[in-house]
Amino acid sequence: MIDRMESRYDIKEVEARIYKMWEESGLFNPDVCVEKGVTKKDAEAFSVVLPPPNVTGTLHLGHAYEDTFQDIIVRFERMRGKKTLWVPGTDHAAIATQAKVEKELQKKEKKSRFDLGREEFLKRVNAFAKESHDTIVRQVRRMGASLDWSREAYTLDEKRNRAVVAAFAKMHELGLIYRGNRVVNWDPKGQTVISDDEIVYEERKAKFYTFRYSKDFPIAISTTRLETKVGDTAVAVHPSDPRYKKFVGKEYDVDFCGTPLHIKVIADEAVEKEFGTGALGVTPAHSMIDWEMAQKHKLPLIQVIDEHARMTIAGPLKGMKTTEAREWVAEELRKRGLLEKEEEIPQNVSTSERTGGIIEPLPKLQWFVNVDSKFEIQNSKLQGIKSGAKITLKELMRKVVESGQIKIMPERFEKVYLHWIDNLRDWCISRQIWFGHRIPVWYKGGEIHVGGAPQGNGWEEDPDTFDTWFSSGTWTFSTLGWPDETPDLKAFHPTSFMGPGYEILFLWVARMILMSTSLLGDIPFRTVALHGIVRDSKGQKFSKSAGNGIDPLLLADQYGADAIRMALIAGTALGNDVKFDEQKVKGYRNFSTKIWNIARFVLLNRPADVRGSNKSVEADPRGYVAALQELKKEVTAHIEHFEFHLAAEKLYHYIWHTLADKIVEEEKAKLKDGSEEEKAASYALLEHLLLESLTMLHPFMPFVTEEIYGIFTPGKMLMVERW
RNA sequence: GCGCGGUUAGCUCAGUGGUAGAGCGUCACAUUGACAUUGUGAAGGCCACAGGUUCAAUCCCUGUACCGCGCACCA
Repeated sequence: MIDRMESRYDIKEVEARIYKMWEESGLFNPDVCVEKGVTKKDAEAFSVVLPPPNVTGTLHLGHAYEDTFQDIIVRFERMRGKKTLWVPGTDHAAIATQAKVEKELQKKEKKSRFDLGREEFLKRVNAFAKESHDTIVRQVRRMGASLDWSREAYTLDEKRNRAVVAAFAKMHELGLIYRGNRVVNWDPKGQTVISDDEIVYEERKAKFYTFRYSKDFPIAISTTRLETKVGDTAVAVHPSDPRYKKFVGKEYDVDFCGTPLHIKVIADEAVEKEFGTGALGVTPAHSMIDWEMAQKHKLPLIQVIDEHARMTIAGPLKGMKTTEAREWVAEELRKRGLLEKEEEIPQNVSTSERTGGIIEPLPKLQWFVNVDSKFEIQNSKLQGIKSGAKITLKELMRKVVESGQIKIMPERFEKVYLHWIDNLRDWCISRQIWFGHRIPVWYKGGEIHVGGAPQGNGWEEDPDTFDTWFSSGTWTFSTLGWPDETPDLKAFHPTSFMGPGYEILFLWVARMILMSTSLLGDIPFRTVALHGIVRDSKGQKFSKSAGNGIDPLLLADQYGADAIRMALIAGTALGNDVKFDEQKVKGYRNFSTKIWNIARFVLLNRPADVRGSNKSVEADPRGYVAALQELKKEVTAHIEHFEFHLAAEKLYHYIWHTLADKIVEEEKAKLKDGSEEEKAASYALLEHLLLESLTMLHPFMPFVTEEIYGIFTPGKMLMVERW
């Protein structure tokens, strides 16, 4: 029996020791819990897969928040006796990681990845990823996350590669994946294609030119991208526009600044009458919209820009950068008296989320996921969708949310999600970067082999890699053993809960739904609770360039992981951003100290003989025990509804202002001057209230609660005590 | 253009159909043997604005303003 507590709560020492104890106990692993009799064999499963942090080397409070957010529900359910699994892992984050290493390489050695070559470059990236991984995993542990490390996964490891290959092959077989030559988002800086969702729009000022191709061309058009106009094959007008009706269907041969063009005038609903001159020069090879229009009207396509954003058209423009070419064309039009107007307009420029490169739409042969064609769903476990039913991916993704099989919280994000589906185009999944899963396709002459490496000679492997979100889309089931029918997959999929940030609703959450429903015929998770972004005290996003980064590890050493957890959770409603304030962390550090001292006081008054003294608890003359039970009901309900902030605040308030300020103060007199019997009764009551409070607080502040609980009840572990 | 949030004490934010809450900060007093202090108490808000529904609205509905965000457009 421990009968003494240090006067100071040594946060750093305790938190390190406690986490080690938890980990060594093996009880983060549900199988061990069952083995040791902590969890019943037939207990209900509760499973969560950690949104894998990118191995890009940066740690921030966002991770700390996300870890805490999940750990609360995981610890809560574990204490409720469920067979609870939380799977850890990291994300290779293909383009993000590669871009980071390329940047360093350029800065330090003035070399590009092409200077190093594929093999050597990948060595560097993998080394960097390994280092980042180790740092990240250390941080996740430091925050107290009760993850089953024996099941740790990496989106680029052997097992996940099997899943990715199987996923691709299966989707290909189902007709959901095709290879096509389409206009895609080309990032000249990263030298790769990216998907629509990896684009970030930046508002800039741009010159808006109004001009004619030539003197005798009847319609003036407007554009910000003059240089692309050498690739025009049509002019589009609105079908009901009286100004241009008479020209529709006519074709013209013009000399546009030395380039001969054959222009057809077409009518299309997509044209806005009020914008510019109401007529639009159609450049099928270098605009997504124009390309779609060209498909519809069967227009030819002329590529005039290459992968380095340089002009390829014969003549004086050849080899010029697009920006130079724009100037050149403008000057030429001025000379010829064809430039009718120049104005400044605000324009949204598409840039690559990861490299910052300005996107150049280009026609390229790429792999796509078809979201609009019907396919035959297999092994459906989805409500209202039978196996063999014909359905599109869009419909699938929509249905599982609309029917409530997947609950998105807060609810407002359901609308955002559905709106995204409405605007969704086919998903381009091939990338020209080197870091990532290789596309499992081989070519020989006209033959194509999909899946594992083919037999025989002469096959050439596709050089491209996958969009990182294709592999992380399999995360809920690839971490549980898919494509094999493993016991884990059977026991823990669909997962119960997923807790990512709202900023990856489309990029990741939607893709998990897409892949799980189409490949497994099942939902990936029952509830997805989206949390907000952690910002600095001024509301700025944390970023390297802003120099406002805070290292959670340093903060944890100073105030404790418990305090950080509370500071992030308390006062933060689900889905709202957090403004991070160190003062708040300090406040919850004081709360740790307060709890420590309540415990210390109670312990100091422990009678020599504690037997038979809990009559005071049963009698409960002042209703303190009942009131605590009432609080427990409320806290339980709050956690069940993901109102962690309310639960945390109520517990804080109770422990400090009721237990400490009121009840402990009341008992002081009895403990000092009462009879032996009164002293024992008083102690029993306080101990009961304290331990019960610790139990409830444990999911929020696991370290200090575990430490104190262990002092009062040696040999027991609060983490697996019953809620 | 379409859509989604927000607007509550000096600051950061909770919250509810019945005339408002927390933390921090401020002020006063007390306290140095559970407490890196802590305790007791106080000041401080026409809950953005205008209509409506209701016996009753900060909370529901409509509109306005400002702030933030997403999507689309961006020729």
